[in-house]
Amino acid sequence: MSKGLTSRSDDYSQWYNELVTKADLAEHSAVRGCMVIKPYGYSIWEKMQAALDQMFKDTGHSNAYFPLFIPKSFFSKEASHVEGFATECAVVTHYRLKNDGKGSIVVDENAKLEEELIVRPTSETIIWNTYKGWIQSYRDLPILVNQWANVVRWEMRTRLFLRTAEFLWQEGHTAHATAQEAIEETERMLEVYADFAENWMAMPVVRGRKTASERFAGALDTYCIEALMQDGKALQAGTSHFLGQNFAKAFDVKFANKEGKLDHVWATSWGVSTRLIGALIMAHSDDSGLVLPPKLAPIQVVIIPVHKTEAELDQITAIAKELSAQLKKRNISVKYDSRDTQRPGFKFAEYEMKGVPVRLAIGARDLENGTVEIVRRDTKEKQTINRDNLDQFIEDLLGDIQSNIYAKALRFRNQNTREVNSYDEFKRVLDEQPGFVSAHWDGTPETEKQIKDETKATIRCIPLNNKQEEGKCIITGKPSSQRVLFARAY
RNA sequence: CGGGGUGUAGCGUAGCCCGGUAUCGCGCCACAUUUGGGAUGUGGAGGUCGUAGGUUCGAAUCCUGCCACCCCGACCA
Repeated sequence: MSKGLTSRSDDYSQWYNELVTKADLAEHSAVRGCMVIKPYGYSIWEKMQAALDQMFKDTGHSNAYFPLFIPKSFFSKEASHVEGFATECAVVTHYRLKNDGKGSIVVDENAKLEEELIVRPTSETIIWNTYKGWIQSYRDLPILVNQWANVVRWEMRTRLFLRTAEFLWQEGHTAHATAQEAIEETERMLEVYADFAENWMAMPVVRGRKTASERFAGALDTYCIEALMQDGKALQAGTSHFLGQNFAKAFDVKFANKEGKLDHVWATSWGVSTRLIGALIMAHSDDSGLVLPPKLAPIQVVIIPVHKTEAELDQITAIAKELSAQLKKRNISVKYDSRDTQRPGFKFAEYEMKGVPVRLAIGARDLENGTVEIVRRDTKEKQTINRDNLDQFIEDLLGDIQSNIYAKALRFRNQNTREVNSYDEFKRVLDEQPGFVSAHWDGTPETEKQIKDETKATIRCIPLNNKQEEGKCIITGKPSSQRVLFARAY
């Protein structure tokens, strides 16, 4: 691992890129826009998956798996859906290679597929094609299914975790007998995402709805959680869609209700992706490296011995083992790093880079005094404390770090959310004090587009439970009943 | 996909304009001394110069195609 990290103030995006590789989370692969998620990065994803998966199950969902490939014709069945994804699909046209006789492998033109297969950019179509066979009666509803999968979107410009051509995600796809029930599901899953973002990732989010032009292709309504990154840009962290009967109509999925009448099924879909790891990085990390919330940290506590003699190391190891056992009983993950190939200072820097929340150092002094040196990653505050009841102390400290980084992120967001009342002020705030900008808007796509074209700011969402107040659109001066949240976004 | 830039050892780089088989630092290996914030010394290993062609007696260097990454733009549930 090389020294140092570009500071956030010098070059935020370089800081991000360096951090991802230096913290050993991921690296570029040989394939354009596709990344290798390294073991340390993947273990964060596994932690996220475990927590989310439990939340999905607690809300009644089951996991299933659908194919990677989707017949091309499926995409043309829902008009706005194809429009949204057509320009970024990977297409399989052949099923065989052959030797060209000159030492190269070429596509066998004789092995052309009758119908091309699309590598899924999202699975609504293949799933609704399948649901048609599962649903006849209201007794078959609701269907509450989630899938953990990879998807491919041929993005023109990619960034590790934030936007990659292939990414990992989960996509929930539910089917309901009534619009009301589907809307409730959409809102329930948005709340699951918000809960996860805030209580696991320690990242405050705004719950809201997208404007018509920002909606998912094929949705009647798109709900989202929006987070604010440290550079003042917004990041869409999760979406939950009310799909109405669009996909049921496109795939002819009808059910008989209690009165024996046929109706199309109501649908939702919702997803979060490995982009959350990008969000996690940008929400909390500093110029020394990653800062992880304890609940998602693969290693919560690292113990580093500082010794001069083998005898000292033996004593420290005995203490570390006992302490590790105590912590493991409390479900705290511990790593004892007794490598003698690296010196303590190197290890301190390394675990800071990797965001381990709590670091203990035990040395000769501590052997003599019955103490340890304990350092918390979020504030880097260092103290020497007695080893009595250390496991309880650490458990409390991890809880404190979790709430402290949330509070810090919340403070940052509050300080960087500004109400403005004129377009001049809007533009000035965007340039000088990036963050969320709350302003009145006349509700038209034309005004929204003008603002986007002129300032690169988009309407991130119309916050749920928004305060209703009389106001005037900052562009047209037309009346508006509520403010919406603008920002430049990832 | 358009404009600009970059690609030389695991990482960061010099050399390129003006052609003669590659510089330095970190890291790596061995040994010794070290170990409470990224150790020091001595010795050593490691390179199809992104890739495929072309020009040339000779290419990291000049020319062309391709690939990847970075920045700007367009695009982006």
